[in-house]
Amino acid sequence: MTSKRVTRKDVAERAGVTPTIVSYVTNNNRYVSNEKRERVLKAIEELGYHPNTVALGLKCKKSYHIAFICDDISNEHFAKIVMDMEDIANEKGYIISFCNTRSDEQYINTLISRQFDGAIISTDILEGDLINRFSNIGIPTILFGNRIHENVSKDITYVNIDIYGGTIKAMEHLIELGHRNIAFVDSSIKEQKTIDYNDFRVKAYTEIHDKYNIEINQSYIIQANGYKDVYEKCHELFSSKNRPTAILANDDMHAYVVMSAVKSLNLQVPDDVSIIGYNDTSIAKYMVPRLTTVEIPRKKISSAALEVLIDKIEGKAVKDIDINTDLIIGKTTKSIIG
Amino acid sequence: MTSKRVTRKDVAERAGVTPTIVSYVTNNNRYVSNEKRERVLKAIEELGYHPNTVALGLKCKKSYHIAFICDDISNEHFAKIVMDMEDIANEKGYIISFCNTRSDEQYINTLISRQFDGAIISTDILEGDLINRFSNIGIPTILFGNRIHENVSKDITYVNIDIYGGTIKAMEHLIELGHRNIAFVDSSIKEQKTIDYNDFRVKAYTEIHDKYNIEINQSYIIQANGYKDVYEKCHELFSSKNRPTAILANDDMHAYVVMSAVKSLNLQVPDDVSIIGYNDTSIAKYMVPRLTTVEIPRKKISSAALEVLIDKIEGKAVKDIDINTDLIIGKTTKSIIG
DNA sequence: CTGAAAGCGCTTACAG
DNA sequence: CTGAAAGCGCTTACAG
Repeated sequence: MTSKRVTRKDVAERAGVTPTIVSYVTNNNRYVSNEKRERVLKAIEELGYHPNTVALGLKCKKSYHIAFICDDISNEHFAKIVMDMEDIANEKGYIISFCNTRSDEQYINTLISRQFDGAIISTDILEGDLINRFSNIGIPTILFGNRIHENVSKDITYVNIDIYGGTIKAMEHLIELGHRNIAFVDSSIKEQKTIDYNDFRVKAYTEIHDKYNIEINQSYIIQANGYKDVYEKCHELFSSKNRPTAILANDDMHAYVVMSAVKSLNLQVPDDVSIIGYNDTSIAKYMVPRLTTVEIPRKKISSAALEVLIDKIEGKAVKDIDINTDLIIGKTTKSIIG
Repeated sequence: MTSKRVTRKDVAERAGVTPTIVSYVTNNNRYVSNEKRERVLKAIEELGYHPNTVALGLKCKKSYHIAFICDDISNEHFAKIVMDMEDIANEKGYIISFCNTRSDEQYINTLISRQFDGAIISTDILEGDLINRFSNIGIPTILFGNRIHENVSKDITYVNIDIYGGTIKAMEHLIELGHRNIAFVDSSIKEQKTIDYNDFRVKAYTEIHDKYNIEINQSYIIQANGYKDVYEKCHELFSSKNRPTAILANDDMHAYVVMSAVKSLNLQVPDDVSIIGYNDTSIAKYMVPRLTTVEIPRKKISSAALEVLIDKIEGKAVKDIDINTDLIIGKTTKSIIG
C-alpha cells in the first residue's frame, strides 16, 4: 500500500526540471526541449505518475463528470442505455456517475456539490422544481423519458422519445385488427392513485379511444406497482367474463408478465389475447410467440442525450431533439375480425 | 445561467464573518457563536451555497467516489446490483461511477487519475495485472464474480459468490432426475476458443461428470457470444438425434433463449428438455413453466461488496467473504427415469 | 472563541 | 524556451 500518491512535484524532482515543465509535457501544450521532455516522460514512467483529475477539476472548474439520474435501470433497455452512455462519455473523456432518483432536497444538494459538468435526467418521479435545481445553478441538464414534466425550466434541453407516436401506432394496429376492448398497464414505482395524464402512453391511449368513439372501461386500466402486482391484477382482469381482447403493457418485461398471467388462465396468445410491449429488448425477440412491441431506438437516445449534453457543456447552442419510435409487429397481436 | 458558483468566500462576505467560520459552520466541528452561526446559515440559504466537494477532495485526499467496473449490466440481476450499490453508497456519502470494463492500459490510467477512494470490479475479461493496477497504487479494491482470477494481488479482497456450489447443486439435481446428457451454455462477451476452466460453473460441470463417471460430450458445451449465437447453436444442438436431455444456461435470460430455441423445434420443456438458469430474476419467476434456477442473493452481494470496500477505505482490516447460493427448483426440470 | 496562513495538486498568464 | 507565482475552494493546526 503506497502511502502517498506520486505528484507532479515528484516527477519534476526525479527528472530534474520544474513542476511547470511536467505540466507542459503531460498537457503537451507548450514547447519543451526534447531533452527535458524525454527526462520527464521517463520519470513519469518510472514513478507511475497519474495526473490528479480532482486538482485539475478544481483549478479548471471542469470535472469531466456527468450525473445520470434515473428511476430504474433493471430492465435491459435502460441498463443498455447506461452502458451506451458510458461508452460515449468515455470516448469524450467524461465519466458517468449513476444516481438513483431521490425526491429529496438534501440529496440534490449533495449532487450539486459534486461539481458535475452536466446532468442527464430520466424520471417519472422527480418534480419540476427539483429537476430545475441543476439548471438554475448553471449545470447543463438534459431531460428524457416518456412523460410531460411540469414547471420545467427553459434552460433544460429535452431529448424526446416519441412514445406518444409509438403508442398511437400500437393502438391503431390493435384497432385495425378489430380490437375495441383494450387494456392498459400503467406500472410505476411511484405510488399513484389516479391516471397520469402526463404520461405520453396514457395520452395516446385516451386519444385513440376518443378518435374511434370508444368509451374507456376504467377497469381496463391496470395501475400497478411492479411485476407481481401486474401479474395479480392481470390475472383478475382476464378472469372476468368482460375481459379485454388486447393489452398494452409498460414494456417488454411487463408484457411477458402479462403473458404469464394470461397463460395461467389457459388463455392463448394471440388467439384469446393480443399483447404489445415496448423497447424490443431480447425478451421480445425471443418470446414465443414473438412479441409485438414499440421499438425505441436505444442507441439514438443515448448518443443524442450525451452529445447534446456535451455540446451544451461546451457552450454550444443546442435544440430539443425528437426521436421516432416504430411498431414492430410480431406474433402476439392478431385480428379478431370475422 | 449563473456564470459563477457561490463559494465559501461569498457566504463569508454576506454574513460578515471570515471564510474559516463558514467552514466551521458547514462542518459543524468547532464552536461558533450562535449569532455568527445564524448569520452564516442565513447567507448560505440566501445565496444557495453548495460546498465544493472537489475542493474538499483535493484538500482531504478523499473523493467519496467509488468506481464500479463490470462487463455487462444488461440483465436484471446485474442492473439491480448497480442500483443496490448506489443506494448503500449514497447512505454512506459516496457516489458510484459506472465503468464498462476496458482491457486497456490507458483507460485504467484515466481511472486512477480520478482519485477514486475505492474500486469494485466484477469482470471476466480483465487480466490480473490490470486489476492489480488499482491496489498497487493504494486504491482499496474488491473483486467479485464467478471466476478464478490469476495473478491477483494479495491486497485485493474477494466477495466470492459461490457459483461453484450452486452449479454443483444444479448438476446433482439433474443427475438425480436421471439426466446424463447435460449440455452447458458458456456465453460470454469475451472471445474464447477453449473452455474457460477458471469459470466456477465450468469447474463444477466437469467435476460432476468426473464424479459420476460420465464422459463429457464436447458438442454439449456451447461456447457462444450473446443471445443470438446461443439461440442458433441450441437450435442446432437440439436438432441432432443425439441431443441432450438437459441444459445449464448462463443465466435466466439465456435459459429463456434456450427455451425459445427448444420450442421452435416443437420440443417441450420439461418433457423433452430440462433447463436450469441462474439468478432467479423476474424472467425466471414468470416463465411458463417456472424456471429452475440457481439463486444468487443479490442484496447480500451488493451490501457485502460495498461494506467491505468502505471498511477497507477507512483502514479497517477486512476478510474475504463467501456468499452462498441456492437452487430454486421450478418446473423446467423433470425426471427422465422410468 | 476566532482567524490568518499553509497547503492539497494542478494550470496558465506573465515576465524574463 | 522556461519558471516563479497566483489561484481554484476548501480544511485545520496553530497562535492569539
